[in-house]
Amino acid sequence: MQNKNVVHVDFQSNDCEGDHPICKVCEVRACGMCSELSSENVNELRKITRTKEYKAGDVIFCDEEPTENYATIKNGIVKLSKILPDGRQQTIGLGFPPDFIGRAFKDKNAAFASALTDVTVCTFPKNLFDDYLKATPTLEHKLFELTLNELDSARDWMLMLGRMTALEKVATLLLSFSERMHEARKLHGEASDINKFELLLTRSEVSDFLGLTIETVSRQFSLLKQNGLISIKNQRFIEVLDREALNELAGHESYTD
Amino acid sequence: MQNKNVVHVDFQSNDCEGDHPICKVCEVRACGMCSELSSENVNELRKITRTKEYKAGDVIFCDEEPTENYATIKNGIVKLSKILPDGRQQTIGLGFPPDFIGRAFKDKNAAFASALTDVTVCTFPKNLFDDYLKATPTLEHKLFELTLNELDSARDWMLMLGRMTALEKVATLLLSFSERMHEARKLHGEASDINKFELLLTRSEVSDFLGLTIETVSRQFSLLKQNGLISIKNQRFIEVLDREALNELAGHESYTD
DNA sequence: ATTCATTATTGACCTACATCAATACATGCC
DNA sequence: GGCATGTATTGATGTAGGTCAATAATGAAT
Repeated sequence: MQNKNVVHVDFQSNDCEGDHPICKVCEVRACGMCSELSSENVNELRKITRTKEYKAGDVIFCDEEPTENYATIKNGIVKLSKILPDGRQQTIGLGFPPDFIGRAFKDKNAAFASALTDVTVCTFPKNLFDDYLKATPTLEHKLFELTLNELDSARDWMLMLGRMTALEKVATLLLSFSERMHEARKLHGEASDINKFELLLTRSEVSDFLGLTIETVSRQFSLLKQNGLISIKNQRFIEVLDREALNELAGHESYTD
Repeated sequence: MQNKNVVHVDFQSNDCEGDHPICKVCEVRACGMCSELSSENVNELRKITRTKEYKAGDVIFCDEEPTENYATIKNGIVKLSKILPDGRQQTIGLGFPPDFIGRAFKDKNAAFASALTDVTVCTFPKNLFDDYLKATPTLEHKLFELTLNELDSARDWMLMLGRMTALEKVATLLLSFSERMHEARKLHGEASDINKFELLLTRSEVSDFLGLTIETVSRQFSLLKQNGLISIKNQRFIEVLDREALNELAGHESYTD
């Protein structure tokens, strides 16, 4: 609980001109946990940072194992999941840039993390980062806000898992995923149509997310196609044709009544 | 994002002798969000605090409405839930002393909160508390840790909601509830047997938590009784007769193999 | 004790989703 | 191209849990 005597620099704008070369070109410098840090703080943090890359499918860390590193996602998508002793699996969240992954202030990981696509992350050794975090209120505040967002979304998924039908679940996932993909592309300065995206999850991964089987997921996709709400090319490239109808399925009140 | 010029007092032990009379006798002074605060800080915070009482069943705040107050639970149990437009309901968490309720740094509530039992809370006006929080890193750190625990438990419930059978869900709830009741009684200095507790939730409230119907919940209770894992008096007073077996049902590996 | 209101249990039946199995599609390799 | 491998779709059937309905506890009011 003791504070270290670290000087905290207040600042108005986030001028990144003085950043370490790697941070200067970082995609998530302006929106992730570093966004509230001055160049001075970023460079201090940079001393304990290592950039790591993972191939799609790679395990990033395992549930219940000692926490070695935290990470922020620079690029790609990370899947977080939990698993029952008999193998039943539940995805508990997806990490997009600039999300933070890892359980702060705890010696064991709280989930299984794997790379859904090729992934680039900035990693921080747990002990050093915990200390730096406690000593740097602006950073801790930012991370707190990111965590609050994750809690909100975990609770939204609880409502979905507990009370929605298979069709509603699939509609909810498609909308959520399309939004996050849209955000991710904008972050990279790419042109983006929110209604067109590549579903990077296999049917099996979708079913692990929604608490369903692959067959049920597949049937709901077919239903949505038949009713003209979506179209699918090559099983992964999705276009939302009627977002309003999908929204209503997902449990949002219609705006037209 | 601007910091206020507030002096932060570092301290070694939490001597509460200088506390405001109300805080001095507060049940959660030593374990809740105030636990890391000096008397000086507590008294400063006390200036914006109001104690409020709710009767069982009372609404504390509604989802999606503007956040007026945050609160810490001093006594009693709070139910947090979400509701779909058509009325389907999902409980997303239970708040026991010394939990914090309310969504920090956001202008709308993220859930519906109601009193499960008679409840006593300390409330804080949102705007003043947000400022005080940002200006007081020890407090923000503590609240961050409480939030991380809530995120962990939300994710555990996701696994339960998505992948467990009705029987496993009921076993999981009973174990979790018995532990939290045990903690709550110890907090009040009462003698406590972890295996005996009053289930303060109706069957309907249990079903809203587990994503089931009341009939299914009732059938699982009957099953557990028939198999000698629990006994129930007056529908609410539960005794766990075989905790090991219940644990195994809840998906924890047996320790005896 | 009797009544009433609320909540819980139990049974009979139904349905949404799971399971099992066959077929179709995609993608990569030779 | 043809073949192999993984993934997705579709169909037939099974079942866990939902729905509907009757009955039984419980507790409060008189």
